[in-house]
Amino acid sequence: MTPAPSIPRLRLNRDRVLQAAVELADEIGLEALSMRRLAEELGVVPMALYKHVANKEELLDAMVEVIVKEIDPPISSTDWKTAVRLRIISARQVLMRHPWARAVLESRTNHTPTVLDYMESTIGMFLAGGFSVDLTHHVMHALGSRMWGFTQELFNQPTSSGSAAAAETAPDAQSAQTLATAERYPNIARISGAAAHDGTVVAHGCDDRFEFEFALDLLLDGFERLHQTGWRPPLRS
Amino acid sequence: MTPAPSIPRLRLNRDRVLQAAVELADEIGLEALSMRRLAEELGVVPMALYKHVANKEELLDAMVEVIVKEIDPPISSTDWKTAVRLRIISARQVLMRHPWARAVLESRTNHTPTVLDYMESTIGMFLAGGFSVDLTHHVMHALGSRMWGFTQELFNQPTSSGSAAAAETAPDAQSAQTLATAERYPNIARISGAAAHDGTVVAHGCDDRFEFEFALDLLLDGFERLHQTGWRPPLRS
DNA sequence: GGTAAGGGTGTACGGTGTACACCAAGATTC
DNA sequence: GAATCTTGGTGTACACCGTACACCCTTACC
Repeated sequence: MTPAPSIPRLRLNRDRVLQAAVELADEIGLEALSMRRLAEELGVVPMALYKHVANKEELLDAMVEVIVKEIDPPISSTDWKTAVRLRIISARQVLMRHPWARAVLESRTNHTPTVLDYMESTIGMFLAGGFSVDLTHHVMHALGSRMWGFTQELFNQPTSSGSAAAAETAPDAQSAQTLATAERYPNIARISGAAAHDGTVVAHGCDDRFEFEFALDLLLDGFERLHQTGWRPPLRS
Repeated sequence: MTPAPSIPRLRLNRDRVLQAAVELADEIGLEALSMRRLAEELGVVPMALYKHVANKEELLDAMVEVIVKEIDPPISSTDWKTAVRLRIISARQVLMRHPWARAVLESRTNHTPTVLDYMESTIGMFLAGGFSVDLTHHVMHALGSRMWGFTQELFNQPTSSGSAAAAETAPDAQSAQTLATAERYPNIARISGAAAHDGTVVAHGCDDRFEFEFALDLLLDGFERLHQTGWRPPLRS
């Protein structure tokens, strides 16, 4: 019998590293996630991580892989439109659980296999719906990052971890933002619902989910219309 | 007469700092832009910059201000649709001259006055076109970052400065990307035009401008349709 | 039991943003 | 003209970052 493991600390492996990295990023945000911090969380010296990931870039890529796997697989029993819609809404839920993933996805230039799998199957849904290759091509571009369930927010919420820091930006910009009711930005004030008085959406403030689906459906309806009216690519010289 | 200025080096001021920062970011990219590098460019010690800029965050915000001012003002002599379209295309051209601005805009949580001005006047174009406040609200959300003329690219080009580094990512992902023609990603291969054989768009590879305007017009058409058919906000409980 | 391999450690280097004390020249005031 | 104040550039230093490299120590295997 080997000397009974005095400390129940299990050995590291790639999965444990990735798992811990995802959880840590969920907790403290992407900016605060450093190799040193992650190592500390795992009770290990920073350089130990490099036995399991090539470098931080590769770590981030692998973290994205982990969470993209959380997205529901496509449903094949319905029409393309609801299938795409449900899938993207699933992606949105995943990315809302892991807010840091947005920035990582946006900054990536190379895609990892799981990411490509996701795109591959999404494309397949349009093609299976009878879309031409050309139309599918443009449609994927039009979808853009909305494919991942996120969109640039007009007024981002300050990130949970960075709120203190955000509060100390130029008072000019700060007040302009919060006091958008001022005469300086009357349209923004109207839009942002500060002065709403009836029972409409604007009066409730902003329902992110509604906004997302509004835009998504607008695009999907547009795709459908183009498809049904037999859209053809413009001829190029 | 004061002792003739032996060195023609003019004093620093905020505008010179911002100007140099924008130019430097254009040249070397956002990741390579450091306070030290910028100071060096200005022939000055790093800490000198802090007499003109609060910190790097504020510098980035101010840089965005500079380039947002380059966007053409709205044209009032046409209908809302072409006015919005032209404006956004102008924004796109500006952001293509300053590619770093995309990442900065995406990461910002507070908006500076010039940014708010841009949003303010864009909103005003819809309202002037007769859009309801509610519809304008959703429309702005649907526009999202496309308001700035950019969209998440499906396959980002490697940045000019980072191409060497990008080449050394996991060979797995790398080959998956470049060899998307492989059997593993048949849909991606079709879409990305590797196997195109006729005279259509796909065969030409990807025309970024076309893709952008395709999506933009799809959205604008959708907005127009909603507006013309008298879209009303759904009632909430 | 010798040996090879895999995984955790310690140290060190060059980079980052920036706080703080200092100082030099120009403008202002008496 | 001298004393003062203000503005802006300097030098040093600190804490953090990613990570290269050499060194173990434990385990697995022949």
